[in-house]
Amino acid sequence: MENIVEQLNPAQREAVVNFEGPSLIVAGAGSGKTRVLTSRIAYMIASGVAPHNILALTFTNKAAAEMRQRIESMIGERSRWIQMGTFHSVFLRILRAEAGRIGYPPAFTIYDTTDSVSLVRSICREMMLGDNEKYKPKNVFSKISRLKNDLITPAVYAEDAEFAAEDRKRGTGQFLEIYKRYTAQCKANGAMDFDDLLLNMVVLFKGHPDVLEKWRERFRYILVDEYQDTNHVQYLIVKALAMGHGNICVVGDDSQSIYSFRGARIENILGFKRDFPSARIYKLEQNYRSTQVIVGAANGVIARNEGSGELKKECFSAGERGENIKLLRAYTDREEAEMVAGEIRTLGRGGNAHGGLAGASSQAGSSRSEPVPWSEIAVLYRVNALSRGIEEALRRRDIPYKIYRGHSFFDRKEIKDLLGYLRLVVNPRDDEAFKRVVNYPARGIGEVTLGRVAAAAREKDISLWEAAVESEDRKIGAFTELVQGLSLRRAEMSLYEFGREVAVRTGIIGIYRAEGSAEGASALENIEELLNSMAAEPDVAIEEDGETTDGGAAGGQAAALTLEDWLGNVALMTDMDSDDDTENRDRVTLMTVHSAKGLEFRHVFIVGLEEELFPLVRDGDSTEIEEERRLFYVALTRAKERSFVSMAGSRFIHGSMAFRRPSRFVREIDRRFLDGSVMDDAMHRGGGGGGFGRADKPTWEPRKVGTPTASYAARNVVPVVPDARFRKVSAAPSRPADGETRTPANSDFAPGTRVAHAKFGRGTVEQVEIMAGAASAADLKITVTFDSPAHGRKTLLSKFAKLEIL
DNA sequence: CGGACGAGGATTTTT
DNA sequence: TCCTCGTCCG
Repeated sequence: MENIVEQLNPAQREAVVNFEGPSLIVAGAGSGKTRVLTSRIAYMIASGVAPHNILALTFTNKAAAEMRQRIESMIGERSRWIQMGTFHSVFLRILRAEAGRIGYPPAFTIYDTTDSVSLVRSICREMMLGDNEKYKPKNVFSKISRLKNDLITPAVYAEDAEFAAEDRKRGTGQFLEIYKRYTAQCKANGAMDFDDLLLNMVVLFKGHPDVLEKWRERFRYILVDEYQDTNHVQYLIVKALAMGHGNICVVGDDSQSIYSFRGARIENILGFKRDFPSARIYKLEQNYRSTQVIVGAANGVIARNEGSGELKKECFSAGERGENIKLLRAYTDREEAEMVAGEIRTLGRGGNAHGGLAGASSQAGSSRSEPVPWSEIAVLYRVNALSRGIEEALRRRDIPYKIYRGHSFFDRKEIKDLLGYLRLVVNPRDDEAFKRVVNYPARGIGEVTLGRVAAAAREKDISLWEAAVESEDRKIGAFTELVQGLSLRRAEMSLYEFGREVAVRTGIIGIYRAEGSAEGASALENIEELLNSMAAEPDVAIEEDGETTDGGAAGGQAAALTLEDWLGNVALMTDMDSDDDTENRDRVTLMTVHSAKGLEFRHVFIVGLEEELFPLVRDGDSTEIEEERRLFYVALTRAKERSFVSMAGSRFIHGSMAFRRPSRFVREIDRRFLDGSVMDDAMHRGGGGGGFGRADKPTWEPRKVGTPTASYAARNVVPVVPDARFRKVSAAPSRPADGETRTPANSDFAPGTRVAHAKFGRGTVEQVEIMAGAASAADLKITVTFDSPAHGRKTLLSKFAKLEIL
């Protein structure tokens, strides 16, 4: 127990040891927040609290995994009984256990944003609102999402006359009806979207006090990370669970609240003391990460925000003074990128550190003449669009880099398609999954056929799947048989084998194998990665009781990961969770400031420090500016040794060149900490569109269309599985007699055949392929090189292009 | 199906 | 300017 606390400073120690009752830990950037959180949990357990009674909530899987690992290294195997994870994943477990109480099947599906938007789209179409731009599915859905996060259900919405008035004014009178249908459809499909995973917790607790009571008793100690990022529903759930025992510990930093756009409420952390008047507040003010310059500059900047009252803290650096922040001013965005790349080159110069050997020392405070590993350098920007210029400049100098973008691994088509089948197997009511895969791989089920199924479903008020099963259509029959066949085999094999079986038998793998392109290879690789995750160990079931089986390493481990659980995990996972394994290690990192939160680098470049870009605001709303300022604070405090800030006097924005004014944030950095000044430059004086320095001779050059971004070279791919299916098809193009094969002389097409086309004239057949998953041999893909150079080589489908054989 | 084409939009992102 | 999405067409 002593050893847990030993290494902590007094403030940290206080925050760790006093684990009874409500606590608010205000943790400045780099103040050892995770350490305190994990030590506190370890300390609790060492003091006799059962791991089983601890609930620890984070926002990202990454944070949860990191915490779990650190706790495990402190207390070992017992840590697995701690209920730890993201809000969504923990609540998912609870909702699975309680699904029946709120009218959901235990195997309910999770809709990601794409599913949700496409459901909204089909509802809009159904309501003949399809092409009305007041009802763009994306916007409608984001409104629905916002409402749910504020606990405004369709019923609540309907009661409020103001909402109706507002909608009428804006010409969105149908919104409520869409919202209603969306909610009803999700429920009918046995599906919850991301917001439902939170909202339904409130529904569950409100409607079933006994259930709430049960979980309250279970989670006698609750910890919440990044509390400043919680939204209203999350706040309510946490509060509901903590009421009574009051053992709630929230950790956060109001200065780093940067997610209001997705519903985060900084008031949650600011008002914690009001919610729990007996709360004790601990402030972690010593920064272990950065130099005095960086902490000092960041403090100065954030001080411009309206004070945060009780939570106000005074961060100080434990380290050396460090070098000043360097300001890089450029005339153009192109030049800015060059300057940044140049500085990076200088930092990382010196041959052998980057030769692929482990290389440069990474000890803090190492002599500055030593080359810095690329991985210790980051370029941060406010918007992703700024990455391009930086990328090009880095490429020109052969500096390796990697880019983080927001999109999810599970947004990839190949992944969604495979998941679609798996989802359908688990939950046949999932209409979105049905629609996604019913004709993929193509099996000739078109709009008409599908329309009939949909009509039947609507008429009898059953799911698409049920309607499909009843359908007489032969193609639909083939589809349902395929899925039923797969379902049957599910019990016979392990999850991993089953996944593979689905990938192969549906033909998805065949499609990508046949492609033979880099994209196809990467798709196969992604599929492989997905399948591999099916072999993982399951988490401890939420209802398992740690106390009864406690101690034995094998305790409660018999159960294998179920498909339902796996699908749940997968739906709640993102790209971020599965990166840095590869040899992509020693690279400069390019990312948005938002995604850099929580990370640290020795050297950080913050680019595009110009008004209307950073801060990026339309009007001058002070709450918005304050959030932007916090964002800048986050950016600055990522650096351990040195920060660089850069700006350009002119920049291409949406294709046209615009003059830029330096960001107010740069001026807010105390001059003592800044090398180079904004004020004394001609660049600043002119302002506006008028006189920008000597802008008569701009140094920018016309944009070249860059080579396609290829920061991640396609890796060599081992075929996922020898693909018998595709081979068979292509080797035996003649079709088994199924009564529908009266193709006009398909076999006449062969490489070398001379053909004529109505529009393109004459040509020679190069290649003939059967389309994967084709329902009939009529679907031939024919590549023809036309005699006329104007038309060149084209790929045609025999079904459509009326080719004449000469 | 998949390629071609035109319109419209273009923060920040997790789950 | 450039990328994404939806529609049209062979």
